[in-house]
Amino acid sequence: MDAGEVDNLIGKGDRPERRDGPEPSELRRLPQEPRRYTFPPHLRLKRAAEFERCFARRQSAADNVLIVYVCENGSRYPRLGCVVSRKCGRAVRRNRYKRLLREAFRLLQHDLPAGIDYVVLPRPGSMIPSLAAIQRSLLRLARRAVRQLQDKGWPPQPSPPQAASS
RNA sequence: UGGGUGGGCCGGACGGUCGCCGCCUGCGUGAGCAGGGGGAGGAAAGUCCGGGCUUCACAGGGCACGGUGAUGGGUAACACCCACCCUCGGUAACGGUGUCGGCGUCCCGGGCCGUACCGCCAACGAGCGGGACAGUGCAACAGAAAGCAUACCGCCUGUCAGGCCAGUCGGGUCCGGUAUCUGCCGGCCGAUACUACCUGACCGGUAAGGGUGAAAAGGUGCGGGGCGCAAGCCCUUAAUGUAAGAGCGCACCAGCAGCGGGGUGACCCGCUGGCUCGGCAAACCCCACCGGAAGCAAGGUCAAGUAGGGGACAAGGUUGGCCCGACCGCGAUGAUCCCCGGGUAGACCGCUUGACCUCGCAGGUAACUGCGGGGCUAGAGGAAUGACCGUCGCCCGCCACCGGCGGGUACAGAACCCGGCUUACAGGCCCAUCCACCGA
RNA sequence: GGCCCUAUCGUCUAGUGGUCUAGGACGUAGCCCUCUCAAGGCUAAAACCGGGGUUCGAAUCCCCGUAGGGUCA
Repeated sequence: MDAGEVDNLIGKGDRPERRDGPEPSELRRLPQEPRRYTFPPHLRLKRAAEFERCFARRQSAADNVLIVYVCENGSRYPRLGCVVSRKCGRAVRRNRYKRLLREAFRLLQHDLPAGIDYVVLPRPGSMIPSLAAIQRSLLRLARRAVRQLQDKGWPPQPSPPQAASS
């Protein structure tokens, strides 16, 4: 299982590397080609095991708007997973939360630290926060959590099998 | 025109930027890119019913269990829909009664208005089988009595027994008073057959009444006049009777039976008769009809992968409960089935052409059906259908002359698909129907 | 998504349609006892998830909704 998981991740990482291969692949050095704010499927967490690994890494940051769990994913991209429980409301309200979270991630994907999985949980409140508030909170919490992750375990390479095995 | 009720439909529009999920076309070995076109609802919800579909080595019968229930239709089928019948509720309007208040009057009556109650109750809403003889059961408290209908209290007539009060009679030798003697009055004694009263018992009649209660063998109204002491008689009448007192007599209404008529039917209408007893089956149950079960996480194919153990196999196993029947199954170091435990939760199919939508014609009061033309209208899978901005529409508040400013714009998100029901909903549009008034 | 279950004082629970004004335990409040606390005794407050219907009468019977919970590859 672990071997298949790693193969899948490496394969996914290989494919955009060829497209970005002719260009220098640093995300910060892309001003000559305009940044694209898309949200393709390889930027999403899609399996229960990926969510479990990110929770098992036990590195999070929170304020009164969001809770953000982070974990290294071994690729070159940030990835998003939304967890919106039934305490947040009924179906219309939960869809609203998820769409706002995805929109915030889509617009901030070039400003967030890459190679990280982000599992974002909204705090259930009486009012749904605006898109700007979610963007501010997501950016601040993501940078804080990734900094704590780097302070805690410096080598990011052995951590995914360690987290996956635990 | 005013008021009320019911039903149907829509449920923001346009533009720009950046995104997401399918489909088609083109390029490309591939990843992908470009273009075109599509992308939540009337309730998608609750999961309360009914089906299609899939599976269960077949699905037949009986019992059990569950559901439904006026009548006639519609439908694939319904607990749904349409039409109609019955019962109950019911506001406006109408009619009646009564208290109070007002207008008005010198005062009263009459009149008008308001208000309260009652009756009939427009549209409208709700609910439906039968058990006045198929059986069982329940009705607390109160009440004489709650189901067999009379017993009980009370009342009346009569008889018997007792009582002593009143009354009556007797005492000429009982007593006192009065008086000219007879006599009169009071007491006393006796009788009580007779009158009346009280108490108790019994036979009979019971037709006033019995405060209760949700409900007590139906409800309301009326019962004239004259003569006579009375019985009784006479007149008009539908109107008397008993020892006494109306449940008696008649009329109307409700109910029942018979006859006639209308309707496919539930049922309704008219006439006549006689005087008439229940309530609850959303208590058990009886009658008729219907129902095999599980549910797309059903089910099928492929890939990856751990760890087995126990039991059954003709006196057997399976069809979710039981029996019959049916089917499976007859050489066991093999194969099949069941139970416990462990593992995987990845890909594809099912997956959207269907009791589909729309238009026209025809049938039908309607629900709906038939025929013909046209159309394709979301298919996700940690789960798309979005975010932001601008203008306009609608609502609210403020300034308030045009207008300006600020805020809000509902209920709610497909998960195999349909037909219903129920529930939630800012606002808007349309149609139908009833009543009152006015006009033609 | 499908299929089920439950709802009674603050909590856990009883309650065959009728003396229900709903009982019990723990907890809460007050008083008594004690030098004080605990324990004990007495007293009080405190609920039928909501709305309709059947019935003379509903916590109970029927229907609809609400809120929790469970289970299925």
